[in-house]
Amino acid sequence: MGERGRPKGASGEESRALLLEIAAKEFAQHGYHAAKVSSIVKGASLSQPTFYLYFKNKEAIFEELENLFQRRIMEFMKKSRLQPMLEHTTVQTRITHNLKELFTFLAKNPDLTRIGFYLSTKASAIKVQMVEQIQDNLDFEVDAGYFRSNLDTQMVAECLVGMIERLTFTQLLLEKKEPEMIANDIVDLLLFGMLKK
Amino acid sequence: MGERGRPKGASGEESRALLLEIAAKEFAQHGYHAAKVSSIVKGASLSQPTFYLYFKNKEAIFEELENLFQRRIMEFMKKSRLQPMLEHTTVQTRITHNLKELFTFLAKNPDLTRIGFYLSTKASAIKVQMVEQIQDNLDFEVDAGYFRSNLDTQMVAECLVGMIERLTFTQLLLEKKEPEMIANDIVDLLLFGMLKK
Amino acid sequence: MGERGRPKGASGEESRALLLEIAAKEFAQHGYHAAKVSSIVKGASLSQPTFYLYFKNKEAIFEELENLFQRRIMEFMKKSRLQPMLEHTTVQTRITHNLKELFTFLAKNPDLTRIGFYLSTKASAIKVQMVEQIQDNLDFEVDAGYFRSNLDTQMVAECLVGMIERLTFTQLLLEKKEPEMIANDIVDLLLFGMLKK
Amino acid sequence: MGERGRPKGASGEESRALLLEIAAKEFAQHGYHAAKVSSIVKGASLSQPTFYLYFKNKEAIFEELENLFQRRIMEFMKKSRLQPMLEHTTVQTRITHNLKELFTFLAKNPDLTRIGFYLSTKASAIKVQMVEQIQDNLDFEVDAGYFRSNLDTQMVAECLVGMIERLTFTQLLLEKKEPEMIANDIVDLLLFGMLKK
DNA sequence: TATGAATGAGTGTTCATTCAT
DNA sequence: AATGAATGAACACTCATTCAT
Repeated sequence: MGERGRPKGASGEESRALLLEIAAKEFAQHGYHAAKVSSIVKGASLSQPTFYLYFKNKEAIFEELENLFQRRIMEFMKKSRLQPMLEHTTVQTRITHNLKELFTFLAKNPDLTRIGFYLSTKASAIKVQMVEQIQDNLDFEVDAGYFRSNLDTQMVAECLVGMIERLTFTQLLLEKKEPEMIANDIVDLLLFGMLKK
Repeated sequence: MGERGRPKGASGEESRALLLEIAAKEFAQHGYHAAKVSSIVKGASLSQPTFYLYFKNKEAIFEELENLFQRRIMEFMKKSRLQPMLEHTTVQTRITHNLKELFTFLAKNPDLTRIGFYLSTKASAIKVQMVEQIQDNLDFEVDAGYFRSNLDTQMVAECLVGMIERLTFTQLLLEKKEPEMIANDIVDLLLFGMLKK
Repeated sequence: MGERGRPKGASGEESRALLLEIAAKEFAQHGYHAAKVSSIVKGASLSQPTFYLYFKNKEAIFEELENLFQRRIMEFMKKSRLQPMLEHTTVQTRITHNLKELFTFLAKNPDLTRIGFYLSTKASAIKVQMVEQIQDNLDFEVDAGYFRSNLDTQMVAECLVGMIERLTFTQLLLEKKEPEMIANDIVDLLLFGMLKK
Repeated sequence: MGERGRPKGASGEESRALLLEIAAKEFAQHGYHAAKVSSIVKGASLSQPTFYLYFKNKEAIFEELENLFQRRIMEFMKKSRLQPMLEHTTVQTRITHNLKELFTFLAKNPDLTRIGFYLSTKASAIKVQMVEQIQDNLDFEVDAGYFRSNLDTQMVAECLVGMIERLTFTQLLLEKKEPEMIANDIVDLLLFGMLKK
């Protein structure tokens, strides 16, 4: 007693980050309610009180993960938007490229993706934002004459998000297809449709 | 207090059906874990033991709802499949018709749909089955020369299911669009693509 | 409605007797608390309310079984007592005979025996009564000069009851030995002891 | 209210031991099913969750008590066995001594004894082990010529266990007789029998 | 004589969370 | 920075028992 000794576990930031990481896995695997604080701390080899040193409560850590995803994906969407349309690039290559980057990002954060796309109460808000971003892009491109003008761009954006969601879970996160392939497939279908020329 | 409710000796089948109905609502609203048996029986003006008269446990009633949805939607998919291609019908009208019927069915069972599409552990299995059904149809139609032959039909089916899912939750169940409109929009996009002719 | 029809299940007495019988089995098998009214009525192919037609509650049927056993065994003990010591009979044969009859009775009512010996709150009272009966007999026989006079008859009676109990459960009810054999063994040991002559 | 109880952070082992102790009392008094976890923790001035900190469930703590008794009594039986027959000791004194020790042990652990002898599912197994131990001893002593050779040692062992059981509950645990007296009485009866010399 | 339908009262168990160190 | 010990609050589930017919 009295003697201070070195702190047991590394820096506080490290513990915090570790908890976030493990929590993401737990939530992704079991959903919000079935995820247990006790499991999270066990996974991080920490005690339950320590958890509350870094997060107000279970909801708080979940929200932090939600926000993390939201921030990152929104950043991502904006970045995509700003990419200037280079001279020699076709719409097709540009969209394909953007989608590929998006899928790459999602594939790198599978747990966060599951949280942000499925579990979060904000999930719908997040997707609504995505839809809006995409619709903006499309509107611009329709104006620019790249697409037919009678296109219901919101509808297309919705559909695209639906496709992204589904393919993310059935192909991307199950590692059945690479980001690039998925992006190509989507764009091919969306641009040219199913009919014979 | 004071309000009497049904007489004690109502028909057992009625109570059971009522419980199923309320349970669907509860699960749809809060998810499996957050749904409480106590809420369900309260909603049905019954006591907890009565619940266990009709269902082995919470899991059992959930499974029953899962199965109900699965059975109905599979029935539905098969029926669609068997509809003969009438002489003067185009593929477009036929597919549109089927989608419209599907959305009509989903709109009529919003709680069940939320369960079967989102909550169920079987959700992915169900959707896999849907994808397979659709792919079958598409393969047939590609063979019949209705679509371009280089179509990755599985991919298309996946995309379609993704779109159905998303539009179901953002448009249909929120009553922003009618089944028919959604069906039209999807088919228009999928068949003709986004490009100008 | 209105029309009376024949009663569904035989005479009331029969149902009652059946319930008692099944209940004895249930109690014997699982003990008082773990025995379920629902199991008992199921075993009798009756409904739960019917149970309460014949017995006030679970405790009541148990008590009835307790009393049944107590009455029968006490009857039995008294009968043994009154048997006159016939001229040419030795104490040994008489005691052996009595024990044999007792074991025969117990073997015929295994469930009741388990209840009256183990489960009943009255079990100890019942056994105390047995001890007293036996002690009475012994006192008489010591007086008559059949046994050594420094015998602590209560102690012997206690021991005898202990032996009866144990052998009932380990030999008799498991059908490893016949009443007669057990009686012989006990008497041989008790009368002559373990030492060599 | 008002009474403070132990500080929150008592030693875990203490709490655990306390729970075991109180549980033994509860089980001994009411039997397995009627014993309530809530009573146990109340008796220990702890809360229900604390119970589950130390024991997986109600069954687990009961089993631990069963095992505790079994282990101790078996240890005891073995120890008795190994005691060498000293030169000047008669069989009688040796057996009496062993029995006295046994009763002393049982008297010191009345709750455990009730559990291990009556309540446990293992109760019969435990007693079977006792019978075997005793029979072993007897066989040895018969061989050594201490007892008459036509003795059915298993039967004697069974009888002895029955007597031990009964006298434990009616004399020892009710504090009517001391271990030594009981041991003496048993041995006197068993060795010499009831007849006059 | 009998029961389909229902429930009050409880019981074991779990979880997120906190205190004292 | 970290934790051993503890708990309030809730939840799923069961059982003996009763009402209305």
